[in-house]
Amino acid sequence: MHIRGTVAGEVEVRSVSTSYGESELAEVPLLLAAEDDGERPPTRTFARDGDGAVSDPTSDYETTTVTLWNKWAESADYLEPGLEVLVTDAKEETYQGETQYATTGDSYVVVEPSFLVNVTAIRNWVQCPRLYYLNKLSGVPLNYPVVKGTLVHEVFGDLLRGRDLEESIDARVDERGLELGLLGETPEAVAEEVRENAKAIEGWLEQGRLTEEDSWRSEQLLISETFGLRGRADAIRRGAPVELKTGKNLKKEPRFKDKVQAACYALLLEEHGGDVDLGTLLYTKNSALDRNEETGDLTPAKEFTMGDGLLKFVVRQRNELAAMEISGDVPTGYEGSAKCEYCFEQDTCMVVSGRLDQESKAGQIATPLPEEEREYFYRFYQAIEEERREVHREYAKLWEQDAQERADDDRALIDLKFVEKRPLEGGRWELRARRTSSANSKIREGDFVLASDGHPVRGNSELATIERLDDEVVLTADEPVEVTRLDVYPSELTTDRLLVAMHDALLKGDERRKDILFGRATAEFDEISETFIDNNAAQNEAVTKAVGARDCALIHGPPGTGKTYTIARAIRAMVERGERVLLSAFTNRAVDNALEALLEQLEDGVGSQTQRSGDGKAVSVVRVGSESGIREDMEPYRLERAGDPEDRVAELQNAQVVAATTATCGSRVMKEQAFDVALVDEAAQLTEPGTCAAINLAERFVLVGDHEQLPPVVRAENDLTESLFERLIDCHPEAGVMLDRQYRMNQRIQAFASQEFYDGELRPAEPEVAGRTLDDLAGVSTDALPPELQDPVAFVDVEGDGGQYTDSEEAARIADLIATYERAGLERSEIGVIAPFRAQVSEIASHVPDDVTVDTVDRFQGSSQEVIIVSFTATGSLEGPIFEDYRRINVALTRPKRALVLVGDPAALASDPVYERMLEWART
DNA sequence: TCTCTGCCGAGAGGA
Repeated sequence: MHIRGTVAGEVEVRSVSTSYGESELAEVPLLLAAEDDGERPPTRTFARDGDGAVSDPTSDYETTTVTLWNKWAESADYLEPGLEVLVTDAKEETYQGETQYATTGDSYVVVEPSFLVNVTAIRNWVQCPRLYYLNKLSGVPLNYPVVKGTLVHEVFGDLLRGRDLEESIDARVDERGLELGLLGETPEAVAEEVRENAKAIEGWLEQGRLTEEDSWRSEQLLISETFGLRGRADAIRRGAPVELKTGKNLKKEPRFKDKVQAACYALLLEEHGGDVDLGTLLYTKNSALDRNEETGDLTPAKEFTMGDGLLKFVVRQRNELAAMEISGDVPTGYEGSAKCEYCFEQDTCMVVSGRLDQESKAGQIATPLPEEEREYFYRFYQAIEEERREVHREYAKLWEQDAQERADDDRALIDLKFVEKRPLEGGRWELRARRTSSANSKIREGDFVLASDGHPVRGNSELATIERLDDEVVLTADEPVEVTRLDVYPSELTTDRLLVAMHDALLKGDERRKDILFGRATAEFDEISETFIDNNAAQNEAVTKAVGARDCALIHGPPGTGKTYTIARAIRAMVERGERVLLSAFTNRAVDNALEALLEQLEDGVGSQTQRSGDGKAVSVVRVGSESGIREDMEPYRLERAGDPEDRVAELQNAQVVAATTATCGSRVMKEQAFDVALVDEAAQLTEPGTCAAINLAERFVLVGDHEQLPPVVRAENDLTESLFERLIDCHPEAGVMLDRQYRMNQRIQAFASQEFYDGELRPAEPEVAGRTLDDLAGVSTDALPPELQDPVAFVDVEGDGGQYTDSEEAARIADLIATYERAGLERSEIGVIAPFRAQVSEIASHVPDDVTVDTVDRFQGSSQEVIIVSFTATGSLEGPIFEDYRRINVALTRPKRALVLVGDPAALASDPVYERMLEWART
C-alpha cells in the first residue's frame, strides 16, 4: 500500500543490528488522513494549506510512524516537519498495539510529490547542486553547442517520424535562422555538422531495422504524480528511453549524469505502465573513427541496464532537490561530490558566491554587493520562488482535480468529440475534435496545451498547439492522440525569466543604474530646449524629461491623458536623435497599441523631417514575439525567426525601434540586444523583476503608467505586488511628470476619480471634452432617454438577488438599460458593461445582445467606451477581496466617455466609505 | 471560487 502524509515532528535516526547486519533506520512521525475515494492506488492522504501546516488536524487525522530503512534513512536529514512524504509499497506493522508502516524492498520514498521536478533539473543537480542553482539564476545563454544540440534533436525526432533527412535538416536549420545569425554561423556549415551527427543516428536506426521491427515513439511528455517528476524523453524504443547526446563520449560507459537522465525517464515510463530495465544513450559525435577498442563497436549507442539502485538513487536526488526548493536554502556545492576544478561554471560560481556572500565549495571572488542589494536579492528570490511554487501547484491540479473541477476552473475543455487525425508533412499530425458545448476556458488559439484522450497525466497525452478554436478544435502535435480533452499546460518560463532579470540587474547591472534603483542617487537630465507638443504642457514636459533623461524618467498617465501619444512622440524624438529604442510592456496588446501610435507618429515625423532637412530616411521598426501574440495589423513588422541567418540578424540589429513584451525581453535572442533607451508602457502592471527584463537592455529608461490603476498580476502575496514604477515615483520625484489633462471623459464623469485618486489634479484637456454628451453622437438624442439617464452619471438602484458572485436582477436591469439606450439611437457597439466577477460577466452576457462588450474590470483596463454600465453584484454588504482594492473601481469609473451608469444596491455600497462617496457623487 | 497575462513547449552542451 502507498502511505502519504505530512511529517508531524522530529525524525529519529539510528542504527540497529538485523539478521542482514548493521542497518540504518529513520522513524518519521507522519500525519495521515482517511482513505480517499479509491480512484487512485490505495493512498492515505491529508489536508494541508499552502504553508505546509496541516489545516485541520481533527479526529479525521491520525498520527503514525513510518520507518525508513537503509538508504531511505539518508533522506531523514531534510525531513522537516510540514513536508509531505509518500512511501510506495509500504508494509503495515503492529507495534505495541498501534499500526505503523515501514519501507519494503520495493518502496520508494518521495518527498513533496506534488512538487514536479524537471528531469533536466535532476541531471544538473546530480552534476552539482550549485550548478543547478546557477543555471536557474542566470539561465542558459545563446551559444552554438546548445543550438546545434537542439537542431540535432529536432532532426532525430523528424527521422523517427519518417521525415526525409535532407528535408528535415534544411527545414530545421532554416527555422533557427535568427539564432544562427546572432552566433555568426552560416546555414551550410551548420547543416553539414548536423548531417554528421544525423549520420550516426541513421546508421544506428538502420541496425535496429535489420534485426526486428522496432516500436518507436518520439518526444513524449511524461508526468509522474508518484515520483513528482516531469520531462520529455527524446525517444522511446520498445518501451525503453533513448537519450540523444550531441557531445562526444569515447568511454565505454555512458556519462553518469546521462544515465541519471535516462533513469528519470524510466521512472516516468514505469508509472505509465512500463517495465523498464534498459536505457540507451546515443552519442552522435561518436563516429566510425572512434571505434571502441574493446568491442570494435562502431555504433554511437551505449546501452546500459538500469538497476533498482540507480532508480532509487535518482529519487533520493530528486527528494533532496525538492526539499531544498521548499525550504528556500541555497546549495553550496558541498552536497555533491563534483570537483570544482573540472567545472565550466567555476568562475561564475565563485563570482556569484562572492557578490552574494554565499558559502560555496568553489570559493569566493569579487567583493560582496552592498547589504541592501543582497537583502533585495533574497527578498525577491523568495518572492519569485513563491510564484514558482504556485505554478507547481497548478501542475499538481492536473491530477488532483477531476475533469469537471478543471473545466469549472476554466483550465480544461472536457467536452470534445474526437473527429480525425491527419498526417502532416514532416511527420507531425493534425488532430481535430468537435466541441459539444460552449463552455468557456482560458485556452485560446496559439496556446500550448496538453491534448489527451481522457486524462492529461494518466492517459495518453501530448503537447499540442491550438491552431483553431471555434466549434471545432484543430491541433498540431508530434504524435497522434485521439483527443477528447484539452488542459492548460502551466509554464515556469515567466518565473525563470524574472529570476534571471533580477540576477542580471543586480550582478551584471551598472553601478549608476543601481544607485538610481536603490534611491542612492538623484536622477539627472540634459537640458532640452525643443518644444515637442504645443498645446499640452504636461505632455511636453514628459517628452522633454524622457528625451533628456540621463538615468530615467517616470511618466504618470491617469486614464485618457494621452500617454500612448506621449510615448510615441518621445520615441520619435529619440529616433531623430539617432538613438536605438526598446519599446516594451507586459502585454502584447499594450505593446501593439504603443507601436501603432508610434507608427502614426513616425509617418508624420518622416514627413516633417523631409520638409526640414530633405532627409526622409525611413525608420526601421521591428516587433519581436510569437505569431499568435501579435495583433494581425502589426504582423508586417514581426521579426521572422526563420530564414537566412545574415538577413534575419540584420533585420533585428538594424532596427532602430524594437517592440516586445517584457517576457520576450528576457529571451536569449533579446538579451543579445543593446539599446540607448528602454520605454516601458503600463509599467504599473509590472513586477520589479519584470521591469528589469526590459531596462536591463538599455542605458537609460522611461517608465509610463498609472499606479492608481490595477497592479501586477501575481499568484502569491509577496513583494512582487508593488511595481518598480510605483516605488520609483516615490523615491525619485525629480524624475516624475504627471499628465493632468484627460481627453476622454465628460467633466461630470471624471470628477469623482480625479478627487479620489488624483488629488483633484486631473482635468479635461479641452472644453469639448468637458462638455461631451451623447447628443454629440450622430442620431442620438438625450431627450429620448428617461430623465434618470439624462445626466452623464446615473445610479440605478437594484436591490439584487443576493447571489454571491452573480446577480440576475442586475443583469436583467442592464439588459433593459441597453434597450433604452438603443431606442435613443445608440449603437450596441458603443456600450460596454463591466462586472467584478467572471460569473456575473457570463450572467449579463446571457441577458444582452452579443455585440455589447461585457467583461471584468481587469480586462477592461486600457480601453474606453461611449457608455459604460457597471454592475456591482453585491447585496447588503460589500464583502469580498475584490472590492477592497479601490484601484479597481478607479478603472471601472474611468472607462466611459459620455455616460456612466452604476447599477447596484445602495445599502451595500454605503457600507464602505469610498463606495459611499461614489454613491453620493453619482446621485447628485 | 476574486480579479489574471505572459511565454515557442523542454531541453539543448561544454571536459
